[in-house]
Amino acid sequence: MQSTAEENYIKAIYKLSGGGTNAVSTTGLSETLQTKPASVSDMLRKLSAKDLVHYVKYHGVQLTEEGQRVALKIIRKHRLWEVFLVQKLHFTWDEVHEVAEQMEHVKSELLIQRLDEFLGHPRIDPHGDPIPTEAGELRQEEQRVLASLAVEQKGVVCRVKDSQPAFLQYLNRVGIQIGTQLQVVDKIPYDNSLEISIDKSKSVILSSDVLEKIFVINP
Amino acid sequence: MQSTAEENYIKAIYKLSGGGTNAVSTTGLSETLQTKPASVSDMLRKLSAKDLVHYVKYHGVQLTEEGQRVALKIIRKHRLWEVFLVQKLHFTWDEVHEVAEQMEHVKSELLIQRLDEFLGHPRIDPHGDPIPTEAGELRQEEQRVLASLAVEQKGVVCRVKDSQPAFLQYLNRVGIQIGTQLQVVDKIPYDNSLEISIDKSKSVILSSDVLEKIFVINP
DNA sequence: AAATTTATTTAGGCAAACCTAAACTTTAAT
DNA sequence: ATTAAAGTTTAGGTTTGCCTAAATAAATTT
Ligand SMILES: [Mn+2]
Ligand SMILES: [Mn+2]
Ligand SMILES: [Mn+2]
Ligand SMILES: [Mn+2]
Repeated sequence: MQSTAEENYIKAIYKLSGGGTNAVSTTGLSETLQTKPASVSDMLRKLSAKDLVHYVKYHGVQLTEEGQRVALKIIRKHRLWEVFLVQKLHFTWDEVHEVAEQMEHVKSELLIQRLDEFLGHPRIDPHGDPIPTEAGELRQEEQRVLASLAVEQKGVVCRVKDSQPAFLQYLNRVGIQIGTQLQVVDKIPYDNSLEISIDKSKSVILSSDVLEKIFVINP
Repeated sequence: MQSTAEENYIKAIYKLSGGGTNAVSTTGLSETLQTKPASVSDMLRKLSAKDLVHYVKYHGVQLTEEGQRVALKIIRKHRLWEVFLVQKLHFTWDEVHEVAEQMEHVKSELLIQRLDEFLGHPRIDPHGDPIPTEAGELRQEEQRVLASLAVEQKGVVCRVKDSQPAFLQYLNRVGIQIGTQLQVVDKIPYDNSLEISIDKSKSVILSSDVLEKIFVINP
């Protein structure tokens, strides 16, 4: 069983290594974890002794198979709690992270199974990131940029590339969120804007600028 | 802001003192917290320095006003999470405690407000214990032991005094839960057992032993 | 009232997770 | 190829929360 600190390190290594492939540097970790490089060296020695990472002094770390398994479990918990906070407790995108950062460390297999069921086995979190399965698989859904959809085609919003408040507020106003059903109604060739129907009802015209920042998966 | 360990001590002091009135002993705390008396002495010194407890060496501790406020907040969180686990995730009585013990330490005012709302502002937890209000008030409903009801009288199960798995499983089998409607059908003077109808249907005979462990409030 | 038992505290230590400062490697620049 | 700069580790220290063993206080017996 890992401590909260260990879990945070493992998750950070996973994220910085882009899924476990690349080696991660001590300073990189110290920055994302808000600690000093010396503390990171300390922890890497410990994680290495527990066979959760491959660690070569002065040359960075990588997760072991076991380390990756652990990382995916924590990420699964984090993202499921984020879905809960947004869908059930009406948190907004920007409010969930800090809380999920704490909840991801609650230890109980049953809890996560039941939470997953309660939420209807969601496949993406409120930021559009995929939720690892109970088996620890992270299947990346094929994502297409909204701009690439043809007339009549449908998609579910899964990701937004710009996180500036002004843009997020704009999306909020037109009624677009992660999970929203979209369908292309018409194409305006003049400026490549599209008329899009939102949740099968009202439709809006989105500029090609906006269309390039929104990604969808198949419904 | 208190650490998880401090919060567990404060909650234990609150519980052992029966709501903050009586002084609590070092050994008492060490037993409920599964630590050694020496560790308790240590922590009491710290809590005293933070003005969360009144501590007189060799003569026990009590919570200060501030300590009581903190205790009630933690208890509120614990019990709300228990309600969530039972009502939304279908945990049973005996499964919730360990998980709630962890969740009660998650820090977020907004989270608890929203959780309370989501659950419909429940007044008692799955063990029948009252849930402190947001203002930190604990209004106790009048409770009677099931053994004291006269023939024909009704009550709603609000509390069970024994939390051993064997006992909880027994109640499960006969169909008694927190919230269950009971009515005394008949009294058997020979051994003070009662015939009780459960949820207006089937009836069972409960021994005086069991009757002493079940509490009801007015329907 | 003294002696004994029980409860509690103090002293000294340990592990986890952090820190600063100094030493050491690696990388980049001259 | 040296030297300088940047990155990393080691050494030594702190705080938190626990421990054991020894000392001390309180309660109980005799
Ligand atoms: Mn975290
Ligand atoms: Mn997320
Ligand atoms: Mn707890
Ligand atoms: Mn409870």
